[in-house]
Amino acid sequence: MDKRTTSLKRAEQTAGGIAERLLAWYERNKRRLPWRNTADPYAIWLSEIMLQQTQVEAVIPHYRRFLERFPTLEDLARSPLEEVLKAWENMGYYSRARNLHAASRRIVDLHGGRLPENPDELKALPGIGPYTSGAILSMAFGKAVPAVDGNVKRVLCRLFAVDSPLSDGATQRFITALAEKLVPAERPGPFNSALMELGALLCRPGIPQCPDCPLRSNCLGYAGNCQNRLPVAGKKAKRPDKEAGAAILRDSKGRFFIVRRPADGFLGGLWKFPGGMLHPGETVTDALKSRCREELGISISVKDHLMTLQQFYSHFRLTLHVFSGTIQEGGPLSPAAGNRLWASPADIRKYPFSRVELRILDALFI
DNA sequence: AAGGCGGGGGT
DNA sequence: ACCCCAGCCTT
Repeated sequence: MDKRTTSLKRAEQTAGGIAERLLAWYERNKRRLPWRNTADPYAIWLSEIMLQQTQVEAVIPHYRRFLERFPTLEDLARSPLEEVLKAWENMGYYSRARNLHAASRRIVDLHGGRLPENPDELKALPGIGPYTSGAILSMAFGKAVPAVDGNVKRVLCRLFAVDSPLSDGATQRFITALAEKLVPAERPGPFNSALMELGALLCRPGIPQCPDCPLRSNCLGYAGNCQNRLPVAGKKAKRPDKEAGAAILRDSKGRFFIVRRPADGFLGGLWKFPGGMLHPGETVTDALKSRCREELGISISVKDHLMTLQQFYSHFRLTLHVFSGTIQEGGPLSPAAGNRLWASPADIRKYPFSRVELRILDALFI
């Protein structure tokens, strides 16, 4: 019998005891989090989308504000995307907001305004993958299915001494199979939360706090003293440096010329100041004039250097040179007026921006 | 299977 | 500097 089959059998045999001790630990040690006080599937869904690749502490204030602004799924579905993006401002991964909004409309149109309770229909909704589907099914609907996130992967790699690379698809499938063996028929939602909570509080990356762990007696990683080296990570991608320019163009009334980014690209749907990436060998001034002409059909003159900002993204590092300037010719509002406008200082913060544009506004005291 | 997709915190 | 974070989607 191969190693993984043995582990699956072991998981099946120890599942009952693991669930019992883990749930007992959870009830004594769990954090009070706002989404743990609700049974509303919409609120649970929202929390799970916000929690994707985002730390709990960062989510809490956004979650509260979002539910205040969009208390029900119907409220969300009938609101314009622009307002949803504004509520998502500074949270990153804005496709989550676009998908959440699109999914809410699909749920109203196809599912009578209620989240479907079947896995295939859930995963067919934009933004809901294997993890989020499992989380909603177990936490909102009481189904005995696993919810395997980064915490659970780490915990199970240690608990069963899985030493194959986590980046490998076969490893992920194996871990999901282990989780399926462990999830109990009773209280599957709290069990999944407990497994994640254990990963967040004790079984953390680096050096886990094994002396306090309720599952220490079951842990093959602890038994083999290899828990600190698990899970085995995959390869890391390096982040290139990129350089860009942004032009602050104001009219005689002091209004700012702003442009909406394409809906499906980087920071899609958010507004920005005109400009763009520098081509190799290009000066900032040349780049600003060229990008404005290419993308907007306007001719600008570039004046003063205002600031240079660095912004870190997941896959590159940006240096952004910000200059003032003026529009020389070309009616900026004539074509494609829906994606460009003059915004007064009083109104400009009503539009959704990404972090780097908000930093510019802060620096200009707008 | 790999890379795009934000922003922030911890060490 | 590098790691990670209640992942998903596209290619």
